[in-house]
Amino acid sequence: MEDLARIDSPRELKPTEVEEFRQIIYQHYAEHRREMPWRVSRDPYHILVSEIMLQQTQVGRVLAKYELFISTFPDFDSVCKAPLQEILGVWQGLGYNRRAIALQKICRLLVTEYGGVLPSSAETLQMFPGIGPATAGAICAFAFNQPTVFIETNIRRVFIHFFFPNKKRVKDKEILPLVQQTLDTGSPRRWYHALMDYGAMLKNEEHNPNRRSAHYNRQAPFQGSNREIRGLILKTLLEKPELPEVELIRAVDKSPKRVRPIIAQLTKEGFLVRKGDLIRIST
DNA sequence: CTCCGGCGAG
DNA sequence: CTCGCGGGAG
Repeated sequence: MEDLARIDSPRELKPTEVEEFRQIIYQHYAEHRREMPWRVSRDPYHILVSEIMLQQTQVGRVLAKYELFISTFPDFDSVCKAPLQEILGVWQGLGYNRRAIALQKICRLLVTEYGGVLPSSAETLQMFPGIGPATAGAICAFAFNQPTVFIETNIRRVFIHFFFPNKKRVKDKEILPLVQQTLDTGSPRRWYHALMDYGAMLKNEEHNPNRRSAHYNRQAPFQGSNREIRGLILKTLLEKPELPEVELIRAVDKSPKRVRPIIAQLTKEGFLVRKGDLIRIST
């Protein structure tokens, strides 16, 4: 019993360790902090859009799309009213297109069920589609300056680098208590920005510490994948909004056996609708 | 080839 | 738990 408790007991840092760690992170931040429009804003809508866009997507790529998206859809209400077609149009190039669907669903839920106000509790935020622990925590920290505890890829990299220098298969459950202990509760927003900037810097080092994460997983090649075909289908329909299935398949230029199930899947996910033999993007 | 300020389904 | 999901820069 006592042994079990000891095995699972989280690592405890000394106050001096915490101080030195914060010092390193904040010093790097003072010299190399990254500027981003969504970091300046405190509008919950801006933060929401940026956090959804930043899921598994590099900052540079988001920078290129964020301004266009915000100026095209300036608030929750404009996203609600916009046809999915238009949202996907702006989203083109960001990838993981179902995030665009999730974002619209979130905005519609906010307007219809929450009076158009983004909730400030991480628990509530996680009930929305496309918002998990990382995005909920980030929104709480960045939009509401709350001392929430969360992990994303940059944060994970920093903690593995500093506190698990030789360990492999490091679990997030081991990291979380350290995030908790080192958190600058006085200014969570600034702290997490600093932490993530440090992590982004570490990425450019020789060996990526995240490969020692227990959750690390190599992804399948994109070329020849279903994802590639999904992308082609959407791209085609964004140019020609309504197409018979046969022509859509021809435009994608892959075997019908391959493409048809993907069209069915995209329909199931809410990207596409059928009207007779015509296929188009949902409204 | 690598991975990106993750999430959801099975 | 594992796997699919975009697309492009490095």
